[in-house]
Amino acid sequence: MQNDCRNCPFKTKATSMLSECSLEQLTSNHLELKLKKGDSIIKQGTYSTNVVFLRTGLAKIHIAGPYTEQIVKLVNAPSYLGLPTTFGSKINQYSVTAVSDAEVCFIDLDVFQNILDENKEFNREIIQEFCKNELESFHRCANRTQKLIRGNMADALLDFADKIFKSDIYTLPLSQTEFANLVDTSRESVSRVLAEFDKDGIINVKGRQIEILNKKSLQLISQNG
Amino acid sequence: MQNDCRNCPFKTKATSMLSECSLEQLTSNHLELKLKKGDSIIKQGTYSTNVVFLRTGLAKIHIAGPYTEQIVKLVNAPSYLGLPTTFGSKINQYSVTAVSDAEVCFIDLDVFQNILDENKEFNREIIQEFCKNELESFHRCANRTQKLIRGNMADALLDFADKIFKSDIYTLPLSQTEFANLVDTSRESVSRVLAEFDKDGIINVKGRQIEILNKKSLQLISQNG
DNA sequence: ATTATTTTGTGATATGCATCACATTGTATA
DNA sequence: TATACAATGTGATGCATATCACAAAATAAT
Repeated sequence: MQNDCRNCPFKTKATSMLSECSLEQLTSNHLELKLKKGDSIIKQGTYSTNVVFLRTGLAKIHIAGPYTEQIVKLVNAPSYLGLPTTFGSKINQYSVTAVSDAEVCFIDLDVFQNILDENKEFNREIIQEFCKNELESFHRCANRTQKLIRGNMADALLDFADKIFKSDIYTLPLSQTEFANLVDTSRESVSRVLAEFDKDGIINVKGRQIEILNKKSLQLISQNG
Repeated sequence: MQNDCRNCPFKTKATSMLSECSLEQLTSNHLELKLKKGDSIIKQGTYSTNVVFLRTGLAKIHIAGPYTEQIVKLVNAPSYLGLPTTFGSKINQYSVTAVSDAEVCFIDLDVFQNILDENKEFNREIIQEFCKNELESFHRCANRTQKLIRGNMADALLDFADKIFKSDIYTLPLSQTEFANLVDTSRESVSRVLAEFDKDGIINVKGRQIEILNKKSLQLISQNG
């Protein structure tokens, strides 16, 4: 399935800056796939020379920790996946899995590198992206360790609303076990805190449906641990 | 103090790939400074349009957490500092402080951007660096949260030996309070675990002097939490 | 040298949260 | 529709480690 990248409605800011020539190159050198929730996109430990463009959907980046698999972060479309692992080594250093149904494009690393070389603006945008990610990881580092569970959960709930779903009503794309893993807690604590927030009227929980009722409170909890 | 970058003995792999032209540009557009231990290099919250090249010495990246200042990571020369914060926003999003005496070069962002644009190899190396950092942050994320204090301390001690000082005997460049902050613990725990490792003959502690006596043990502790 | 200040050592106590154990509900599968 | 399996709710218990409270060194300042 070789759609024309020039007409792709899911271009990132970076991609929209590509030259006609590079877009053509991209068009003829990418493999487009439709994935279902739970499908693996990148698998830690396997060989790969592809960068992945997440056209639509939501994915989780996870990595084998000393004991258990740890979810590092969620990424939503449109976004490039696997740059760190593909540029760094040919063996994938982490896994990426679709958390919702998703569409992805596999792009050969050499093609991607070439496009990076030939498009200054694109290159700049990608570097910007790296910078943003590094900053984010710094903040996560400081927050995760200093805050108590309630604070981190509040954070995560706000992130879902503001960054992922852009709505205060959404369906959690993760089981409580996964959620716990993402915010560095136990499954039981997630259940308890969710119930607590619900009881306090801060959110409304119906199964995996979350509605944020009192954002101010949530932000306060996020700030004060 | 405008040394000629062409003859700089502290070039990174990336910098050694610059064109004559770019090296000249760098030479005439950088400010070189000698810093003492404790001196601030980048200050969170202040305005800045400079990238910093750490020529010699050791620096800590730290960031204001919800409660206390958190050390995110240590960086040793030669290395570029402040890319994420300078590219991302004009206001610094974190601080960098010299942990030992150090030499740094301040490079104007526009000059740096221009050099990135004009030197493919340099650009690639910088991107590689970003990738490495992101991977590292993923691993840190998984390790820090899953391991117990002994494991994280073992990790840190090994890192000092292998990555920073390249020797199994070294002087801790941080107070126990700072060390604690780096490995997400309390000062008291650092003191206790250090004493414990010493008692078990794994390391030898004399003030801030550390000698690793049994690396195998340390690695085992690092692995098994 | 003497005082002041920071850094470190070490016990006792408090606490947040993981873990365990099991009930309950929800959701696939036959 | 019944059955199996996964996901969730919830109390009781234990544990790692933070916090508190000082004492003792070590460093810096006078």
